[in-house]
Amino acid sequence: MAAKTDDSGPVLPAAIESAWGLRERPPKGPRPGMSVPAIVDAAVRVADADGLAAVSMSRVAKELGAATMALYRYVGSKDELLMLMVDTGYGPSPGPPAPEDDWRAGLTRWAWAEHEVLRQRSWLLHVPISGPPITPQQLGWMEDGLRCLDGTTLGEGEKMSVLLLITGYVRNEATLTSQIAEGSRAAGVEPSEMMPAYGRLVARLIDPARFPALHRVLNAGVLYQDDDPDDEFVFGLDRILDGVEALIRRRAG
Amino acid sequence: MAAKTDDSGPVLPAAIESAWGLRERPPKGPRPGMSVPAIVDAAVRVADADGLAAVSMSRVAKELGAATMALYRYVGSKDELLMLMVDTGYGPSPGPPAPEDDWRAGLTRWAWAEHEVLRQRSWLLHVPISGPPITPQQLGWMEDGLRCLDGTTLGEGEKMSVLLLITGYVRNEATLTSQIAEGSRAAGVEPSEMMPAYGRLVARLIDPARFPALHRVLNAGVLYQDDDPDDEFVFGLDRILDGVEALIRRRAG
DNA sequence: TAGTTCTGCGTATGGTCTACGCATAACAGC
DNA sequence: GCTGTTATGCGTAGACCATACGCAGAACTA
Repeated sequence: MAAKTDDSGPVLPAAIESAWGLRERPPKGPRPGMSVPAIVDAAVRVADADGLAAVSMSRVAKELGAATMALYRYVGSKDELLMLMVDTGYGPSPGPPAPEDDWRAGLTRWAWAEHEVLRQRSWLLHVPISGPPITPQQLGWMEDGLRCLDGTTLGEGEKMSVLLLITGYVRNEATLTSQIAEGSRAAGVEPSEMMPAYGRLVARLIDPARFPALHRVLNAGVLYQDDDPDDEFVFGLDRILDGVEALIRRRAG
Repeated sequence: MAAKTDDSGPVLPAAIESAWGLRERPPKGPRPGMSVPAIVDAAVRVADADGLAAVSMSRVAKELGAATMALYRYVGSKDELLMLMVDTGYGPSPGPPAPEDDWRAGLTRWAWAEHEVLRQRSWLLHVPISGPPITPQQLGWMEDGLRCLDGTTLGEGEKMSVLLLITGYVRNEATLTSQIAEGSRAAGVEPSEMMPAYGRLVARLIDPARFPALHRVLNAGVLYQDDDPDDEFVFGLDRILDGVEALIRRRAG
């Protein structure tokens, strides 16, 4: 119906376009000595080893034996590099759900896959995400999530909302867990001692008259025990999936 | 039972201790020309006006007509200042739930209160939170949330998990919303045009054979319409609360 | 009045990202 | 083969940033 208006969209950063396989190299000029994937891999290596804070342009360049400014021939800015790091950091999506899985089993597997990635690469949580997903792998994750809901009665918009809900939960849970780990490393405390220490600290600070409910939680010893983070994770995930199940039943019934 | 081991906890930053009203000023030396609250207020003012990225020690000092290094007599580091900014940025908690509210109404109000704060001060989302809450106001929010669940059959640990679940959801939703707003400002696009532009972009990038489910979502026009962010918010919140309700019924029955 | 202790803050160090420009390498066309 | 064009590699330099350190002087105690 409409005329071609394909250039109307927001301008995609150059490196992202080449991640989608668009944009070929012009035949002139000296052959490039590096490649965008090599740079991104090096940056991911640095982040894996020393955290996201260690990822500076000069550090990445050193990793490659190149000069700092050489990188700017390949990526437009550090933010662009970060975007690409997220793409390869997540890696390929877990794949579509198994045929015998219902939506709940599929989404559970989907959530665990992201959980696992974030457990292993907690620096992904520190990357300031600056917009909706546009890189190939990220949309791949989305696709796989959507397929889990294929057989359900939900509307397309509702499917999207459910995925947003779950991925947000996974990220949030991973953030809390990694904060405890990082905090314990910074304070030189055993990770298993972190929550108990926090409980004692809060107990020292609060006035039971002003914070009765919190005081009750402390008395129950909730904060003192170092419970399995995985239990915490499945608790929240099951709550959310229960909520989704209620919606699906309502739509179906 | 146990002997006094109150010094065993992790060392609290000096400025946080004085936020709790501990630690009094030594009587010697010249009278301080500033105060921690004044510094934090100035920093919050800068963040409100120009975003968190604009908050540098020199900028805050300029705001106060003071020298940069003068601030370090009051806060130990920039991270400490950020921690205090979060405390006053959130402001006082919404207060305990009204007596006539059931848990669901109470938590809904609680979630909306945080939602509102984050809508108004989106820079709070950019502060790298570095541990569990320890400032007075933050524990105040926690207290109010816990009180909403007072009459329920949930265990103390479960109450805590539910609050974590909700606050995580609120933060996540606010993050997405503010990203759209910031992205549209950066790209010079009308905020209402942001999602449609994103939809067109994704449509241009993906191969329908490789991304069938995503393609179906696009065809349904889900991404093109600029729907009310509040609708999206209540959708997810209702899903979560449905899940909590299912748990409460199970515990009760 | 002397001593102590704390404040304000100037200076300096080492880190960040990146704009700009130059020398050079590789190709296209004649 | 020569020349013009275009891309690359990268050195220099600028504009920021947090903050360690040390000194002058103010305000209190004795």
